[in-house]
Amino acid sequence: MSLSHTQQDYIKTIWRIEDNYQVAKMKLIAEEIGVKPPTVSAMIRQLGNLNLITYSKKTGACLTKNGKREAERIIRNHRLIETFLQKVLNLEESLLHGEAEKLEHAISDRVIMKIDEYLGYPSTDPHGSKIPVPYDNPVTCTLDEVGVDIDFRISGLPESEKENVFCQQNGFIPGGRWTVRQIEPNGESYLVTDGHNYLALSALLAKVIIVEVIDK
Amino acid sequence: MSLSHTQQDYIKTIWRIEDNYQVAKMKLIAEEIGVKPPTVSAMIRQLGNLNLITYSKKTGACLTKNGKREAERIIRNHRLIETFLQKVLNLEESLLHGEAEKLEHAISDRVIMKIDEYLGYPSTDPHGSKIPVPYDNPVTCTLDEVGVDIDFRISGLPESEKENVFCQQNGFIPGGRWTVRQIEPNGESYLVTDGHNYLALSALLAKVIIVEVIDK
DNA sequence: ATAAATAATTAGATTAATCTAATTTGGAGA
DNA sequence: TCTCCAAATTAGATTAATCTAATTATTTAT
Repeated sequence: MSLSHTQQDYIKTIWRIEDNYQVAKMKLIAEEIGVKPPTVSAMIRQLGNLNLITYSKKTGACLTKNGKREAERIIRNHRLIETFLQKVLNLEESLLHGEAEKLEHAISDRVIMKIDEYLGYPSTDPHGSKIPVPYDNPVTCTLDEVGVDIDFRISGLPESEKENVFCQQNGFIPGGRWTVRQIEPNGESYLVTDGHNYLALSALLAKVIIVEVIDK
Repeated sequence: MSLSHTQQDYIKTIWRIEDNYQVAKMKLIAEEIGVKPPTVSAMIRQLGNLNLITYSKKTGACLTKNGKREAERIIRNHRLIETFLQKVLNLEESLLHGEAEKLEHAISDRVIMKIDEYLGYPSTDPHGSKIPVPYDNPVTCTLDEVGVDIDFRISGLPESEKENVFCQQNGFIPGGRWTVRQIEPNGESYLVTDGHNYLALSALLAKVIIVEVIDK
């Protein structure tokens, strides 16, 4: 389940409030986000059901471990994007925050990883704020980097028509969960399975298939 | 009025169909976007009311001049983003399209302009498709670049607290429509007005205020 | 301790984008 | 021309995120 932009905004706002040593009361959240209190009430209940926050009148909203992980992912996106827009594109200061605010929700982990790499893994953003690092690295890589007996989820397939059709026909499609069963001694062929089907992929192909490694 | 992501997707899809010398019938649009025909029916009516398309059963949906401008802005965003992700970030081929699909709606004209500049104004994307150029350049620039008697809309204000408060207090806020009335001979002071209030801005300040020039 | 003020929740409505099921429209073949 | 199939539209429902108005709960100040 992935969160809506709106849900992400609430989580992020609660994180910022907590980071600021304040208590995330309904009214404060409402002001920060720019909505009315009843809207916050409803969303707080929703986020509670998703185990992203806990709520009580005294303590206000508090992020759970999951909520914190998600919040820091978004804050990380935001700060890396701001850094990138400033350092690489020379975007005017006054636009940095607003632009990052829009892009932080639309960007994928993979692109953020690339931006981080491009920037040389900065630890702070243009305003000097610390850029959070992901709790557990959400390992996105190409299939050839996945070891034997490791589960993965398919993120991206090659553009090439021929290869793409081959993958599709074998049910090897984005979103699917598979396991690397064997790697041929020369590393030139990969045997993968989803429990039902088996598929042998060349190293050439494996190098252009993007996957996300699944925690065991 | 700016279009929702959804509306942008419909406009873009119709553009692609037309570009492909096909007729944008309800059913085809529905298949392309991945929704059911009644949904398209409703959206087509909506886009017609916005003067972005015309529709008749024989010709299907046809973009108006406005619709075409908007479509090409989005296609342009898409293709510049793909180019950027590939050339600058070395993102894997298989992810290019999907990532651009998400970012194209979230990115602003200003950032696209910066990306275009960074890439050296490419004319084609990684797949060799032509990158459309904007009809009338939507001139976004800093206030010091705006001439006398030119109307503009404020896009971004400085980050600095002091300067920001000054602007706010004088009703000089993002979204507002103003005119440059005079520029002091040394170019060190700008007189601007919104019809009621007058405001004198230093060159220092004018250089960090982002505006969008309004067509006359 | 109680009234007044403030905060939170509930109830009910709205909007955008979608769906399914049913109906209508329109062209293609006999 | 008339029938039939496909395409399109209408009708009515759903979901997410929001609002206003009214109610309930909690503080705060006297």
